[in-house]
Amino acid sequence: MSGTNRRRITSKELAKLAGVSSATISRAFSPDSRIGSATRDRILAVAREYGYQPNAIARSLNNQRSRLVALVVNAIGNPCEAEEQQLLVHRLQARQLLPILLCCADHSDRLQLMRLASTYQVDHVVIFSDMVSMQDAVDIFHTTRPIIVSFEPLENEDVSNIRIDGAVGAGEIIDKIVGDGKKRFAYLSGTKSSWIDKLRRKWFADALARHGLAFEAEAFGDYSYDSGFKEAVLLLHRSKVDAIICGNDVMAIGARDAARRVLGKNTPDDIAIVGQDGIAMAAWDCNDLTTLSLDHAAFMDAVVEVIERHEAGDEGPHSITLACTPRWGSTA
Amino acid sequence: MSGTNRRRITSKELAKLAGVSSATISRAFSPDSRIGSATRDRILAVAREYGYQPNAIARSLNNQRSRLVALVVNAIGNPCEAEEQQLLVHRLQARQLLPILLCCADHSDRLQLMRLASTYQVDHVVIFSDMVSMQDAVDIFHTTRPIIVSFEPLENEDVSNIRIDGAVGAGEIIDKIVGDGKKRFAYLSGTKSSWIDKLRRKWFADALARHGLAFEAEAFGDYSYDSGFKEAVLLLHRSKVDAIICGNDVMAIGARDAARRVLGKNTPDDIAIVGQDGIAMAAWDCNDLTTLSLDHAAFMDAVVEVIERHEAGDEGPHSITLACTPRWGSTA
DNA sequence: TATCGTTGTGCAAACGATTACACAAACGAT
DNA sequence: ATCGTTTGTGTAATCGTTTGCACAACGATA
Repeated sequence: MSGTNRRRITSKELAKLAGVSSATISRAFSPDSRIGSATRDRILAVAREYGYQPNAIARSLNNQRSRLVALVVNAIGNPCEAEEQQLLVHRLQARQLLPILLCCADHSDRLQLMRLASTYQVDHVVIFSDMVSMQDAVDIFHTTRPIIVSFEPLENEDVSNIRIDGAVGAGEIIDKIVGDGKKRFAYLSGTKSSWIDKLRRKWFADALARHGLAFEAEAFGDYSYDSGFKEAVLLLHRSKVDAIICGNDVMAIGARDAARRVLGKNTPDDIAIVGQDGIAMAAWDCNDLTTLSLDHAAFMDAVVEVIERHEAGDEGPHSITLACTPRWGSTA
Repeated sequence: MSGTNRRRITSKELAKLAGVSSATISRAFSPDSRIGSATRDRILAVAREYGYQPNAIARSLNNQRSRLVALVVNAIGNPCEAEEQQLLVHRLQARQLLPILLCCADHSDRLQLMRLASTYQVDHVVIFSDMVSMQDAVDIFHTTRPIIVSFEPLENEDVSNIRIDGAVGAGEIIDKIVGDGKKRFAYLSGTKSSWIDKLRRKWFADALARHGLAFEAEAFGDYSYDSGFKEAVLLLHRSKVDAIICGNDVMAIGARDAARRVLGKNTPDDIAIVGQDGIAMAAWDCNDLTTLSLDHAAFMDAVVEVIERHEAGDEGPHSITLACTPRWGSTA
């Protein structure tokens, strides 16, 4: 309480103040350990008085459990990821687990970053980023069993993972757009190299194939509004597509703006535009995006469920798949 | 490399393998310590072979420095914060500092959360959230000297902080809007209780006063699009304002949508709408918001500069103030 | 050759908790 | 009065590093 002293008091010092041994101090802070309730109350009172809290670093060293979780993400600045991550952080906090954030975007050295985090003996690793390879993650966190979110399935590796399946939802969306008379489709990828992006594209490509259609044009962005805008302009200048499926919602908004502003084409009559993710912004009145949407809360519930199984000692690997469903807006 | 063994190798074991003592292992990983370069090379080679990395938890315990930074934020799901936070995370990572994320939004117990983080002996604390009181932060992190971002100035506390000053910029914006003939202003707050929100309101109120005007109506939201939309509807139904200053950009977009969709009023002719923050989304073609904007990169540079001074032993308190400048869009 | 830095290494004590083990006190049952 | 069990506490080892101190080996100097 007397908050001005610079150094934190240790259990040994508190022990002296309370007239007990440091072992007893420790026991006072462990819910189920043999200790007299009078002693415990006295210790907790003295601890409060001197602002004592057990040092989590020392405890982690002894326990071999840090209660830290590494969150490997592309970026938190992009709402398409941040909304999910926020939900996960809340769930972790509720379980007294603290997230360490690793942002892989830009030109940071992803491998070095993961190696650094791994030296902190994190109890769990959740990989959102599609910019790190699963093999790298497994190698670097070889004592931790990472949980991979929506990642390439490799048969020979036993890694827990949460996958998404939008085949059905993508089919419904394509049916609707084709039914509205659109015939010439383009796919605007979020990134050139990621497996998840290829998977998402395949859902739509398969659905098109059922109508005897295929993507007539392709472009690659970087999940950002600006890239969605720019690539859509180029795309619409070089080919006469009347529907664009985008890698995420933010790019879809960029593409919609580009079509409207630069080409003078409006959704859904002149051109259909579809996003993916179903972030809150997609439902804003100014966007009202048609998008292949994910139940983010259920998604993060699944992550937490796997974490809890790992904590219980059942390291799986566990695999959970969630379906994506269309959100119908006015852009397609 | 042989990534399948579950336990991490320790310096003592590596010492045996390399035929040296564990002290020498440690020295091999400390850039400037007395060690033969032949020995170091050999150790590093063996370390690579067995996948050894020094345990950061043990090191932190010994060093009394964890290289962890607590980031106390409201939410990362809201782009108005996430963009800044992303920039800070990159800057920290570049310095081998790892951020622990604490999200205060919703109903998490903020104090308990901060206490938990403080037990990890974080080297620095950066408080973005306006939902925690400065006094609480100082009490809980009494060994760490938190850095407060845009917070209430208390004379008797020595806390480093970064402030923003938008008095001039707000003046320019008000001048323009009044010049366009608007006379009846409302302020749509981001939150009822935060000091920073009151400060921002004051910049605009003072500017209005110079024109002999004052806010005719007030409303309070929660920094979200939905609250911006809902409060704007109520506001516009109960009073005839022709300009709304909003607590952040997301709320401004909500208010703009509400005016357009529910009331049929368009910006900037029927109503002027102004945001605050200057997030990327404000410049999107579909928004093109007039907003009192902050240079986020400079802002986070300032945070890092204070952190570096603290690391150098100069605990200040340091205080840096940055000016906000208007971004002119088509909404006002 | 004796002396003096310099360099490289090992020993052992921290850092601040947790916990197996030992033991004394208290208690109930015979 | 005796024994066995339970309860509460202290002692000391442990977790995996870092680092002050001691010391041996070495080359350079006089």
